[in-house]
Amino acid sequence: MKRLPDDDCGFASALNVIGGKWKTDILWEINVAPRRFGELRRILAGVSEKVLAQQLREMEADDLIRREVFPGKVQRVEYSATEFGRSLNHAVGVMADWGKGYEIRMAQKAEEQAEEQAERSIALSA
Amino acid sequence: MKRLPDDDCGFASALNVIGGKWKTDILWEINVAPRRFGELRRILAGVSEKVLAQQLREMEADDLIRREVFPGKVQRVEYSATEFGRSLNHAVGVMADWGKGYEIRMAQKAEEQAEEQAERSIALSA
DNA sequence: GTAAGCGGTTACGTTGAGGTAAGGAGATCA
DNA sequence: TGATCTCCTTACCTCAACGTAACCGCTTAC
Repeated sequence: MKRLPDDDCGFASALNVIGGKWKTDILWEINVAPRRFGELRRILAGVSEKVLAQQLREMEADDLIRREVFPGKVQRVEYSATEFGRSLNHAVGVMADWGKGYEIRMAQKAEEQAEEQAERSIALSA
Repeated sequence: MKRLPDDDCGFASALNVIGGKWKTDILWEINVAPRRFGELRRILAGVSEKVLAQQLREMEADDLIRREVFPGKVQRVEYSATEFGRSLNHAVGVMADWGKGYEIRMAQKAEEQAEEQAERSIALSA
């Protein structure tokens, strides 16, 4: 996601924070429960270690998530959502609901076009 | 904005629709009042004709805006927001509000860090 | 006749987010 | 001693969004 120049409306800022390809998924997963690095790798199938580490660090810098290193026999790092992160998750939810509506609308549109296509084929063959 | 694969949550779909660099601005302007192509060019200082035309066409295909050609002596094309477009504008507004909060928070954080820096300088020079 | 405004389109170059693959430090296991 | 697990880092590459600049048909104004 390109870091847009901050415009007057705040939306660009929000996109700068959450626009990364995996960030909404990361935030969602961490919001469900604190997650470890390797756990996230497994859950978010397809993300590379490089990008995961990178986006986690950016989200930490933006106060969306908290990184905690637990002392123990093996290295253990846990990421959890901050209150601020949860507040963003809510705003993302509103957009996601709209996205759902869009998907349904576009599916209907595609269906209608398929029907029209079918009708044209019948008219043509008659 | 890269067209992301549609995930389960709908957010990616929403981003695919509104993620273009100028689309929120376009939607906002058109929501205020119907606008002509040249008008948008002037209002959105910095957008190129190519990208403006491209994003307008994508937004039209997504039913966010309506393109109307008015017959007359000079060519006249008007873009206006659809009801669906207005509904997206609302969801964008929620994200924008969050973005505003983020900006304020980060400004405060930067201020605090500047203060700490100043204190360190004083301690060092003493 | 030519300049200028409208609403574009086209070819080409740039840039940066994300992907790939490899390495690496510290600890445990066999 | 080497293999394996964890949590990363680094160098390099790819690809699509965006920018630049030129051109287009149409019309009116000078």
